Amino acid sequence: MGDQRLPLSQAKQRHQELCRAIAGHNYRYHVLDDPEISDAAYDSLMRDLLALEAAWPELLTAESPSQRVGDLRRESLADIRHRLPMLSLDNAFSEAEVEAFDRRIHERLGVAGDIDYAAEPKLDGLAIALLYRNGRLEHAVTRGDGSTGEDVTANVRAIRSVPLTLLGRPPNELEVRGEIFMPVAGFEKMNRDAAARNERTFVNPRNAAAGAVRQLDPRVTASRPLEIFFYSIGVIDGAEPPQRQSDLLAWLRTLGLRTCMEARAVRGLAGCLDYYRSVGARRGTLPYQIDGVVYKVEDRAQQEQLGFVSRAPRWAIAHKFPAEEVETQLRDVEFQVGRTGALTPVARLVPVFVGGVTVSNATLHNMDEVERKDVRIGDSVVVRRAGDVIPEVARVLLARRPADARPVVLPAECPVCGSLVVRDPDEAVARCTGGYSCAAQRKEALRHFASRRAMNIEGLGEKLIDQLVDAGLLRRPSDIYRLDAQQLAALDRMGDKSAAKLLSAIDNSRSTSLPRLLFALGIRDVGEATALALARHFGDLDPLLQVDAAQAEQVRDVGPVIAAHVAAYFHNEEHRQLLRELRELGVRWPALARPEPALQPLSGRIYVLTGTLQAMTREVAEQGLIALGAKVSGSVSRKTTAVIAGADAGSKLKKAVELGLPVLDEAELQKILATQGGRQDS
DNA sequence: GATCCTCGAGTTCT
DNA sequence: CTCGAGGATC
Repeated sequence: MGDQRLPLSQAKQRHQELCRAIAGHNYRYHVLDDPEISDAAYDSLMRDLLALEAAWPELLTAESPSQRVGDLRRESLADIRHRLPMLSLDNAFSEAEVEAFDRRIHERLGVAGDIDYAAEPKLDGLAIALLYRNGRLEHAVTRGDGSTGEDVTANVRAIRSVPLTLLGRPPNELEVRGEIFMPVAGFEKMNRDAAARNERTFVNPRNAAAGAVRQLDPRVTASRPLEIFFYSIGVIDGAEPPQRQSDLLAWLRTLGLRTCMEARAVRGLAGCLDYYRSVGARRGTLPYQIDGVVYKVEDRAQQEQLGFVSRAPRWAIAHKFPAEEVETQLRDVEFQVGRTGALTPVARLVPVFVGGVTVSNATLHNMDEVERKDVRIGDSVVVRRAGDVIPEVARVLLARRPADARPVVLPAECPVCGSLVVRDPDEAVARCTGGYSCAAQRKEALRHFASRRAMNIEGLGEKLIDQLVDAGLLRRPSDIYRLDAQQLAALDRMGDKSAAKLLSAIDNSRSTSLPRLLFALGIRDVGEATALALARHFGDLDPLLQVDAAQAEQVRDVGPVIAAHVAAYFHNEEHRQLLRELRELGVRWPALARPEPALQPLSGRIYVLTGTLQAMTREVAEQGLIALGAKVSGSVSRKTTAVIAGADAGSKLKKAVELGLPVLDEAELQKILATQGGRQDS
C-alpha cells in the first residue's frame, strides 16, 4: 500500500480525517436520514481506514469506526448499578385515564390553563442507558430491574446508529437513555434469511432485539438490524440541558444522537388525545412497532415540582393502544377438573399469534361466563391477552356463526372419573362428586400438598405426581413419606441422583409449620390466610381434631360456611387417619408460641406487595413483614397501610395512587425491616 | 339488605 | 390476572 510510506505524522492526520469523515456520514445517514454519499463511497472510506490501521496499528483507538465490533466472546454479562434509577412509566388504557392524569397535574401544579406536553411514540423495544465521558462511549447498560442492569457495551457499540464519539461540544459526562428496537422490515428480512438457512426464526421484533442486545458475542449483534432512538438523559455533568423536553431532543440530535422524528410538542389534554389518534391511525405504516404513545410534561421545572411516585415519574404517562385482538376459531371446549372438583371450561383454539405469543388455550372460567359470552363450538371468536398476559376470549363474532355451531354443554359426568357432576343453583361452578376417588382431584390435591407454599417439596411437580399416581405408588399425601429410592429409580427419566435428591426434599418437608400443614390439607375455602388464622387461634393440631363449627367460627374471618368445612374435615375418619399417619411418618411442626407484642412493632398495619423485587424474593419480604406483626394482603383498599412496589408494578400500584396511599420502594421496605429489628428466623 | 374488602381457586406461555 | 363468593360492616 502507498500509505505505508507516509511518515507517521501524516498517517495520523489522514487517520483523523477518515474517522471524522466516516462519523460525519454516519450522522447524516442515521440522525438526519439524509446521506451525502452512496453506500459504495462510504464502504470505500471504511476500506481506506482499515488499510491505514493495518499499516499503523498504533493509530488504532477504541473510538475508531473500524472498532465497532469486537471479536471477544464473553462468558457472561456483568451487572452494573445505575447511578440514577431507570424508572418505569405509569400506564393509561383509556382516554379517561389520560384525563385523570392531566387533572392531577393541574391540581399539583396549581395552574389553570393548558399544560404543555411533549408527545412521542412508545417504541416496543428495550430500554438502555449509554454513558459518554468526554464525548466517548464508555458503557451501555440495560434497564434491568431499574436499579441494576447488564453491561452490554460491546453489543451496543455494534449498532451503527449509536455514535462511538459525540459530535459538537459534548459535556464531560452525559448519560443518555433510549430504546433499542428492530424495525419491522429488518425483522422480516432476518426471519426470511433464517428460514432459508433452516435456522430458528424469532417470534417478534421485540424478542429479537432483546436477544440480540444480550448476546455474548458482539459479532452476532452486529449482524442484526438494530436501531436506537434516544429520548431522555440521566447523569449529566458539565452542561445545562435544555429546559424543555422538545428542545432536549433537538440538543441530543446536535450531539449525533438519533431521536424519533414523530415526537411533537402538544398543548393540553386535547393535544395529547389528538396526537394519540393520529399516531394510532398510522400505527401500521410506521417502520417500527409501537405499543402506545408517551406524554411528558415539557417544562423541567414543572417536572421537578411534580416529582415521583415510587418508581414512576408523576409528570409522564404511557397511553397504551388497546390490547391486540385477533380472530380465530373455537375448535372445542373441554372441561378441566381442579383440586376441589371444579369443572372449568377451557377453550381449545386454532392456534393464533396474538400479543407476541402463540395462544391455543384460553380459560372460560365457568358456565355463566360461557352463557354470557354466548360461546359455541365452531364459532369465530376474538382473542386477546388480558393485561397482556392471560389469554381470554373477548367476544364471539355472531355474524360469522356457522350453521353447525354446537352449544357448550356442561357434562353430566366427570370427564376424568365418570362420577356425577352437580351444580349448586346458587353457585357458578359445577363440581365432580368423585372426591378423592377421581384421579384428577387426587392428582391436583397431591400437587397442592407438595407445592411451594404448602409442604414445599421441591421437585415433586405435576409430571412426577402423574407418574407416581399412575404407577400406583401414590394415593394419598401420606404415601409421599413412604416412597423409597428403589421405587423411584424404576420410573422413567429418574436416575439414582434425581431419586436421592427428591427423597432429601421429601425428608426436609417433614419439618414444617402448622399453617403450612393446614394449608396443604386442602380444606375447602381454607387458603393460606385462613390456615394461618386457624393455626394462630388453636396453637396446635390437637384442639382442631376436637373442633366443632361454633368453635371454628370464633376465628377471625371464619364464618358459618368455612367453619362447617373445617369441622367436617377434622371429623371425617379418613382425614383423621391421614393426620395420624403423617405424624407417624415424621411430619412435625413447632407449637405456635403466642407472639410477644413487643416483637410486633408493625401489628395492625397492612401492606400489599406488587411488582418484582430485586434484592429479596417476595416471599422473604412477606415473611419479614409478618414476623414484625404486619399483615400482607393481596389487594389494595383504603385500609391498606402502604403499597410496596417493585419494578414493573401494575394495577395495584395504580390503585394505590388513585386512593392516595403511600407507595414505598424496595429500599424503603428494607429500611423498615432493618430498623424495626426484623428477625431472620421466621 | 347492600356494599366493601378479602380471600380462594383456577389459568397461559416461555 | 380475573372471577366468584364468604365475611364484616353499616
